[in-house]
Amino acid sequence: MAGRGETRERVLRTAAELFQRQGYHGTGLTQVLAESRAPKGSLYFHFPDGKEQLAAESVALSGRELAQALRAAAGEASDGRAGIVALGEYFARALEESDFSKGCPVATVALETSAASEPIRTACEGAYGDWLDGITEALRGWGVPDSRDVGELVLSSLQGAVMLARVRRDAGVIRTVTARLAELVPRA
Amino acid sequence: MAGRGETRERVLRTAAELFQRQGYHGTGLTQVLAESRAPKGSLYFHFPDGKEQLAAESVALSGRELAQALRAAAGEASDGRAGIVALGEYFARALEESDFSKGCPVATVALETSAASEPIRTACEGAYGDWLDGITEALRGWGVPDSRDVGELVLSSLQGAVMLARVRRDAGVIRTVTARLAELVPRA
DNA sequence: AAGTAGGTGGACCGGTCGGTCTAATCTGCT
DNA sequence: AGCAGATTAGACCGACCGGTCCACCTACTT
Repeated sequence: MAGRGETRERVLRTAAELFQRQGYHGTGLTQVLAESRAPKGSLYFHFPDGKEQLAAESVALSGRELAQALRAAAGEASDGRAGIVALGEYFARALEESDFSKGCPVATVALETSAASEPIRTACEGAYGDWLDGITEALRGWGVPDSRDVGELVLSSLQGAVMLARVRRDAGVIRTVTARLAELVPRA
Repeated sequence: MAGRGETRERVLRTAAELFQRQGYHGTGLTQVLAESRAPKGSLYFHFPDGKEQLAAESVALSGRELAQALRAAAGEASDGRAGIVALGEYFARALEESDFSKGCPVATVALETSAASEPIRTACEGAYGDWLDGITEALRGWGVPDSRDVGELVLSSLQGAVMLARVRRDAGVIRTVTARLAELVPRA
């Protein structure tokens, strides 16, 4: 038998990646199970509420991990301008390296389900809240006034640009947008 | 028999609305047919390539109509600041009036399918292209330099903000974001 | 060694999916 | 009137959907 909770973790990570690439309704449980080499019984043992719970936890997991990556990217930057560009570069690279299939790990599921499933909607809202907190914090550190409002602008622009980039199969928008955004922030 | 092409039109409009609310995979043909009171035979007569064609045409239709609405909203504005705010207000109201179920008519389908269906992806890209052209044109009219790049920023921010608003069930972000965006534009 | 949770393997279920097909029906033309 | 093409009507198809169920195996307890 595999280690404690090992199967649960494997299923969850597989699900998170598939949801990110194909969305909620586009991802079948059969596919999740096949790719994580787990039987159906295990799924419903670890996630009694089925697909909905799996999606909510996937979104929460992706949200936590991305928030961490964002904080790291922002932390390394010498000033605000470099920081914002680094944020964009993170998404741009992820997109390019995955042949434009790995965009925002939350957006697709969020749009599909936020009107239909309250648990998933709440998980998505939480993820975005974490990111906004991280960005706001970084902006404040860089001396940006009204950092919360500017944070909303940065988060929105980034989300929109990542979506546009996926549709166009060209990450150029992300770089254009972050370059413009960077001008809102004082130099070091 | 109904007028020429009347059934086709009815099916297409119903599909466009359902795709906007529920996404591609979340919308069944059965539902489209039931709500547009059309039999399956008609669907495959008017749309021989099935669901994929229906989605591509729905996106194109929504794109055309929204581009028109955007141009109208921008045209009425006295200056750039008012224009950008009006753009945001258009989406904010649509969201609020539909209990946050009618967001961007393209985004959900775009994210779900752009990696899997080239015809749909192309249709989405076209819709976004039209909007960008409209916004860029308006910005140029308002005397904004580098209007194309700023247009990309405006489009991205708006898209991201509309998505966030749906998830939060609160259109506040849209207004916050457009207020910030408006500052990028010279006063009348 | 026997008992018992914790976890796995997978057959099975009703329902719905997108799609096909053929018969019936309408409309305009001659 | 009667033909021809356009359109509708919906039964039907195999595949797959998410979900349930239970027999089974394994590791730890006593």
